[in-house]
Amino acid sequence: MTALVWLRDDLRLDDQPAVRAAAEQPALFVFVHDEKSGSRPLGGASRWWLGRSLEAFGRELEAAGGRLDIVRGDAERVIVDLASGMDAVYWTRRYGGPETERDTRIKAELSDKGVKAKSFNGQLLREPWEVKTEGGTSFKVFTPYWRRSREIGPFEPPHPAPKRLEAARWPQHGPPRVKIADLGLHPTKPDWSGGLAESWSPGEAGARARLKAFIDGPLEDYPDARDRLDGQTTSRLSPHLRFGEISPRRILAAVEAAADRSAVPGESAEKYLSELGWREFSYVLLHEQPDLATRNWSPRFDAFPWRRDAKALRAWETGKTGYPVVDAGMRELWATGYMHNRVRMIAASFLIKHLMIDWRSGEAWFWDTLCDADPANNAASWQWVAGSGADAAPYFRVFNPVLQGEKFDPDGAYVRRWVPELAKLEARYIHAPWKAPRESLAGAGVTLGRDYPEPIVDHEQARARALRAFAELGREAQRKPAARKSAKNSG
DNA sequence: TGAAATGTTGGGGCG
DNA sequence: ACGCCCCAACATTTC
Repeated sequence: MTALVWLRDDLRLDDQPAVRAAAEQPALFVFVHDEKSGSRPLGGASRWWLGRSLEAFGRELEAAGGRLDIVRGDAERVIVDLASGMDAVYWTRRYGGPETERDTRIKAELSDKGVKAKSFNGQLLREPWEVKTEGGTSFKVFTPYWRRSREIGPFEPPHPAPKRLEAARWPQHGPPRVKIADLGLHPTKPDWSGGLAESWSPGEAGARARLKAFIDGPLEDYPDARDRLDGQTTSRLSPHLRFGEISPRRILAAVEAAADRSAVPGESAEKYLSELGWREFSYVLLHEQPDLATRNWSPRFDAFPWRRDAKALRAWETGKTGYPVVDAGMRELWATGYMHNRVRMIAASFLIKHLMIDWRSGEAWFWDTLCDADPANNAASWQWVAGSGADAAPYFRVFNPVLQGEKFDPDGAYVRRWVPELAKLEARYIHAPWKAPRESLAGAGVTLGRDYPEPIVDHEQARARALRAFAELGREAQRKPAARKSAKNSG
């Protein structure tokens, strides 16, 4: 009896149903690096993380008696060929468009060959299709979705890692195996990963440590502290979740346990768990619309007059917009592969509303630079900010980067850290250096336009322009309701 | 998981 | 002592 565990975004042993199914029997644990599968190619930061995560997972597997085998090539062929003569293939489900189609196809091929193929939910608290409205449709609004998901019964509890695994011999007919280093996941010329390595410990052990540190520390004051831009007030579990190094069930169980023993207030636990809820909701949207990262959820946005402005896009990407809190966020992203959630909203709003650049440009940049770039979360969140999404932010919600900075980074610590050229500026001017008197700038050693950019757009004018354009979109939609409806139904 | 404009209220300075 | 005005603080509405 031999089993094949096909690993993808589930690089852990704890609460890992596919691994668990293969325990107590000889099994192969295989990761297939397939760059031509039709799936969206991983971004640079994600590739770095994946390499590190595979290394960590290989060690964990070996310590448990297993062995991680890595193959490069067409995953469909590799898995189907490898499965010949095996009893079963196990994997954790994925939810994107190409991913779902491929997994379905492979399952059919395997069953034609008489190999049992079984997939599991290891990535979500509930499958996207499990949570439905009274009318049997999927939820389009977060709050009722999350309420229902919690009401329909307790979530599946996490299962501990199997005590002992057994590595099967690599079959004679098997494809050649490669080393992780040969996958080319680590950046070279230049190697820009230093800041990422300083910030993160990819792998299951790192994820568990992060969870514990969060529950023992910031969780208690999470509802208030989570919006603070400086310091470690959020869980930072997102990249670990993205690569399946920890399961949402494990996180939920640990957070609820902390609340049950009164280590943290129930409100704090609820607030944090609702963030897991947003992740779940994003997967519902991805399930409803597999091309969520490229197509507007609301078709009326297809007519939106996005500006093409390569120079402005570049200024945004490189953190040179002249708005300190935006630039700090973009530089944090570049340096560490991460950005504080609130700054993501501010920076995304700035690209979409102030610069009026298509949200897809921003989504693509985040996809390339975020370690936690997630097919559901990233797309759904960008559409949320743009207003093109389900349960989206209203079009007139335009973040004022100065006010947001003053509110959530009152002493400017976050800006000082990531925009060091402004480090010496007094707190009262640090979020709007163009308003600082000449002497203050001179005292801080800053000449605007030389050491730090002038704002690339004027806030008042940009806001007014965005409101006009977005309001016009609403009027267009009212003028032609029939066209909108038919477009939706045919999509 | 806004911001800005507009409206309301109430305390205190002042004639 | 009274009424008037100013304006901060808060509330509402509008984008």
